[in-house]
Amino acid sequence: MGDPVTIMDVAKAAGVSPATVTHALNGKRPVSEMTRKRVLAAVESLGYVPSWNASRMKSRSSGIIGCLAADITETFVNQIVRGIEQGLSGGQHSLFFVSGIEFGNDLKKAYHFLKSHKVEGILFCHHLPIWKEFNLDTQNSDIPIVSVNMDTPGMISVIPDNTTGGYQAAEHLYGCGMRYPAMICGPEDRLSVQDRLQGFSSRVTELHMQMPTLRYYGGYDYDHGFEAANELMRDYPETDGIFCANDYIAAGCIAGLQKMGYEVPSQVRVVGFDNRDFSSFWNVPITTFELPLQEMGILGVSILKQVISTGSYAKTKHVLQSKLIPRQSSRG
Amino acid sequence: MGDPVTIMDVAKAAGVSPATVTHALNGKRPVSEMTRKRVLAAVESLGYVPSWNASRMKSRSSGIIGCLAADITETFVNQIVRGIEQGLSGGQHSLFFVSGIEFGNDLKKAYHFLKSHKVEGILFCHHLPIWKEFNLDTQNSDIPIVSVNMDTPGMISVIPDNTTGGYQAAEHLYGCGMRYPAMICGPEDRLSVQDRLQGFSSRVTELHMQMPTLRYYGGYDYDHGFEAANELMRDYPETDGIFCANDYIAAGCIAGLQKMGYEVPSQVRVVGFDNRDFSSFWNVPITTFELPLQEMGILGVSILKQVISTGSYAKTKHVLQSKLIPRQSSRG
DNA sequence: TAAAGGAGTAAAAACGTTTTGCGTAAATTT
DNA sequence: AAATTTACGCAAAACGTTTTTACTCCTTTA
Repeated sequence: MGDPVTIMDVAKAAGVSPATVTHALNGKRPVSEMTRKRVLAAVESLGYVPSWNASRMKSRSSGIIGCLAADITETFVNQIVRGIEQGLSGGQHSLFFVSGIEFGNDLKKAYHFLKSHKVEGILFCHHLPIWKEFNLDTQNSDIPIVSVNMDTPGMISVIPDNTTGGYQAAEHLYGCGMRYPAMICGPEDRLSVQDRLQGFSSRVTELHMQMPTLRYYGGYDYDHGFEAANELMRDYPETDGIFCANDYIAAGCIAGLQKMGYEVPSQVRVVGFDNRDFSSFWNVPITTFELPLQEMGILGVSILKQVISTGSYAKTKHVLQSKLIPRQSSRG
Repeated sequence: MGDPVTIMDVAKAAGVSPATVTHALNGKRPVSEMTRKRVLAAVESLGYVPSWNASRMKSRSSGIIGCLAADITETFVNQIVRGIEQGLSGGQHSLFFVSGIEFGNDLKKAYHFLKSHKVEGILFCHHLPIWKEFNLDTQNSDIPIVSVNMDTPGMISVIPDNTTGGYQAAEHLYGCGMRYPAMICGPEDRLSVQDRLQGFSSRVTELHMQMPTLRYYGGYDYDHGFEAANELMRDYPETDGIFCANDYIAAGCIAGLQKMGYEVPSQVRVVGFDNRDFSSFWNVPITTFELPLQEMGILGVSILKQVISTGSYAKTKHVLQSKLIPRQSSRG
């Protein structure tokens, strides 16, 4: 309602010049204690808050870091964002967050939006290569970009080690005495699925085990796990250890096995991925892997800050380990 | 790296004045087709993006709406934010999002931050009355505020109808033939819990049923549901319908009942709240209520926009109904 | 005691846009 | 053919800060 209070109003009220108000507030030049007090009193009583726009006109740095993210309701996104907030807290930068970026077109708009706000760096947080659709030459982008969660060529990337997760899953099942492993995959086009599969099958081979050639691709959901478990046990009844691409699939898989009369874990052991909330209290608590999502956010910020301040950063791929959380579904 | 491209650079490259560049881009004044093309070409080749700060110096309106939210990893927060994004998409406003606001102190900092950015309105998205801690006189705030999710005195509020949810839960259980209802509550200090309880017990009374005086307050989690179910059935073995304050509790409750030898739903029916992802595929799929979270976000935006443009908005409390989702846990 | 330095402040320039005022040429009307 | 409008474009002012320059006192220092 009321017209915005400017530095001039404060100056007038305190009986000083605008320059003195700035100096009193920012401390770039000495100001006498008496004057400072008068200025602060005026600021308080008028409710003056400096205009960000005006103040950022001068200094080249905006103090803003942008974040371009996929659907915020996705756990992986909001966990990473949480980490980003943590990494930023206490520092000088504030976050400009744009989510719901699902197409290259959204991305282009959002990128220009951030650029118009003079962000000093961008955190890209996605699970799809939409950056490709948007033909921005990221190499020549004058804004440093760090991709969190996805290995994006040409960008510094912070990614979870899905491969080693799969590797460890095989290792774990083998250690439990299982010799006939199988995997129920999720969507074939997801890189995370491919990595988990690759790690799993490579360790399976190393340990001289055999697994079905069928990958049981499908949704990342309960129903797929349920149905795939049925098919799998029908075709490969000797199977004694199943690695599922995520916990939804694992939950469905366990339910499917139980429905068929198998007992988990005594007859078949199941391992999931992602450590969803229900996994800990599922009717057979699910052995799973926890992704270092928050840590990825924190690290992303730290790297980005470094790039911003030094102008370059050598290592372009940072891999964080996921953590095995053993629960009853694979207990010996 | 490279120095920022300004409107002057574009003007020079296109051989026109800066004013013409603006007009070509914003269309406030007619520009000849030929000139426009030359300008756009220059913009493209130089990668010019207008400085938001500079352009917002003139026009009083920033075009930004702020959102102050609790922990973004909370489902209710990210769902509402998703709704807000939807409500904003296609419009003229962009979103400035600050989450992780957990104390009055955070709030004060964030509020000033938004104010310095000249946001035109604020969406407050929380489940705790932290606004009280922060002694801002919201009545006199020159920035319009809409509180989404919580009934905040002195603010326009958009809230889910937890009371009617509870009411309908009692109705539903009664309709299934149940006559000895009980409720397992969550944290006593949550307004949502109190509302759900109040609605439930008022309908219980209206229908001349009786319920235990004990409220079984506790965590919003599985373990609490499990343990409370045990206590409840021990003390009130005639109980045939249990309303749980949320789905985590309901899941634990069902598991507890099964462990004790009760069958769900044939012996005891269970109703939860919040429609968590696992509820649909829990070993007995859980009857629950879906909160209109996204709708709340959308409505919040729409109201805020209205307040911004008209300067006032009469109705200060908007209640959106939650929706009963009947599943097997209460099937007759 | 004169020169040098420092503290405190004001005035003015600058940041990169948009808006306003004005001028010119072309198109339309009378 | 004269008068009026319209299309187009430039120059300059304005937005609200911060930064730079400069000036005045008041201390030090030699």
